[in-house]
Amino acid sequence: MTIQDQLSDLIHAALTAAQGAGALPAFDLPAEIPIQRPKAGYGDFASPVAMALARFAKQPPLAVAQTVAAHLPTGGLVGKVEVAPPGFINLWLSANWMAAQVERILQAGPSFGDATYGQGQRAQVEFVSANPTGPLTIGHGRNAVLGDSLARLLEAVGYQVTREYYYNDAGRQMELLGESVRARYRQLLGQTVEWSEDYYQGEDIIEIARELQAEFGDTLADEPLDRFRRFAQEVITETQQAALTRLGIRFDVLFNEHNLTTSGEVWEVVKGLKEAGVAYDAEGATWIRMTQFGGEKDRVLVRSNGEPTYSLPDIAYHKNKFDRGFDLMVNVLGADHAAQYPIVAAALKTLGYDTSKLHVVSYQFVTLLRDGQVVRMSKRKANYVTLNELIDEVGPDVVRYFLLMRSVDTHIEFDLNLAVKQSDDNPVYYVQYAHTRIAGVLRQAAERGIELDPQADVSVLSDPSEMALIREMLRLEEVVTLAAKQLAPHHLCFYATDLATAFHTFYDRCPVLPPKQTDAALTQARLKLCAAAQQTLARTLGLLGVTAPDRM
RNA sequence: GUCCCCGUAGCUCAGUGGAAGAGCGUUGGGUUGCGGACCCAAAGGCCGUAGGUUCGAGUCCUACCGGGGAUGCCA
Repeated sequence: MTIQDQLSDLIHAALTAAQGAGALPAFDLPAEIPIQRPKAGYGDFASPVAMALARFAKQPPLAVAQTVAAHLPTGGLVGKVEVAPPGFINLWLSANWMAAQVERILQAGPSFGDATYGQGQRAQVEFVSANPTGPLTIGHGRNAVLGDSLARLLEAVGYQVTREYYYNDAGRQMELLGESVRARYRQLLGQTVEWSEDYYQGEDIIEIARELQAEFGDTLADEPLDRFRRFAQEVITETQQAALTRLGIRFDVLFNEHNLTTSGEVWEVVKGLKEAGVAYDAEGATWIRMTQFGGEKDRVLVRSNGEPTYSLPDIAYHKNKFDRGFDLMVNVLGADHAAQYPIVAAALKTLGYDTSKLHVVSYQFVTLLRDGQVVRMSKRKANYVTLNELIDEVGPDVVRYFLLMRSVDTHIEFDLNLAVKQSDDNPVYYVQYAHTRIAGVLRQAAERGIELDPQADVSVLSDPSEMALIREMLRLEEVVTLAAKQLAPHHLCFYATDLATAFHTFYDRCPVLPPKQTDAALTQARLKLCAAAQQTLARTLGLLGVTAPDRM
């Protein structure tokens, strides 16, 4: 049970007691009493419930709050209660209770901060889902780290999570890729080729052609297109996976769109939609009646040449997800692809699925800034910075942190000059440095022959900075729950810096080891506090997929 | 035209209907080193504008203004 739940129950009990004593008239109490984080100086927690109940109590909010405070048992969790206008009930946690939490945190280990609301349920996260037509860009990078951190968060709240990558290695784009490579290959052989504007112009295509030439010489000149396509795809897929691996990202399922056609699932969708009257044939094509779902116009599902559009397999894919029985499905999509979602949702609803289980996390673009200049990224053009190159330049931790620290709704300007900087204004190092400092203290303790005493009494902790650090650590579960429920990992980044600040302040004020610290009991208690803080920092960074180094 | 996102401190951004926040920058302090990649403090706000809902709106609704994106029988 979270602290908020416990406080909620306490206030509920106080309200019931007040009614029983006749201090408040009888009226139905809300099942859950709201508990918030007040602004600084107004306690650890606060409840505005008196304001909402004033009309039923037929008393001013402040009077209701005072009555609740009078009936609230102190001791244990709550150390102090105060009432503030216009009717807030402010609660302070007791110092003894807080100090004791250090033991609880250490005993819980790495699972401290985890929640359980997803227990026994299965979640699926689909992310990246880039086709093998070129190297991953920074946009894909944002998608990748978002999906991965979301998966980690969902695991932290109890879900069993499947990480999934959906791709299409057939179709016109892949044909173009094959043609582009073949054209480059023939150019390398000195042949004159017709170059189409549609061809991929990236340096990587020439590189692939060079590899072909190095391995096969000129023997492939008259090979069928498919040979070039397959080779290119292999190389590109390898490059893509390499970037993801460097970011610590792996997938449980690689789902090939093609399977949906061969299995006939695609045509089942068409049949189902037609039976429901939502799809119809016209002008030689098959359409979905999006106008019926508030859409601007109807959309094509099957082209007049008999080929499905992108939408149809996408619907079939999501139907497939539902049929696999997931309780929660998260789809990480760039804002440029998000317009596709209404079609999928409309179709699935028609087919009788509960689309409330499906969540789209749509993120805004990433632009790269170097020396204050925007580095453009365009897929077909040669001029772009790949995800691999970005990782080369600033390292995986900075890439992950910078792409996760902003709300998905915010357009990111990735400032390379700032990202490379190993100093004050780089928040990644600020957080990692806190972890490193703790590791340093523990290392020093060992070198000075100080043994950690498991029986050490943490109740000697009382400095305001010690309490503040414990208070921050106790927020972890709340932050994890919020980030998981909102599918918003950026909360973890803000929390990480708050936690790091709390530690740095403690470190500045409270010497741990002799000779600065001469009280052996305090040294032991503070070592425990350090260990708990280290564990909490490591867990927070772990959920972001960022390393927690012992030395920097 | 329609739809989506954004508009909060000089800059970059948090903010779960309840008592305006952080980092950077600026100004001023702190160390005879448990690694200063740190700490503390100050200054700095008609929360884009105008209405509405509510006991209470930065948060919800409507209209408008400004910026970005999406609007293919491409993926």
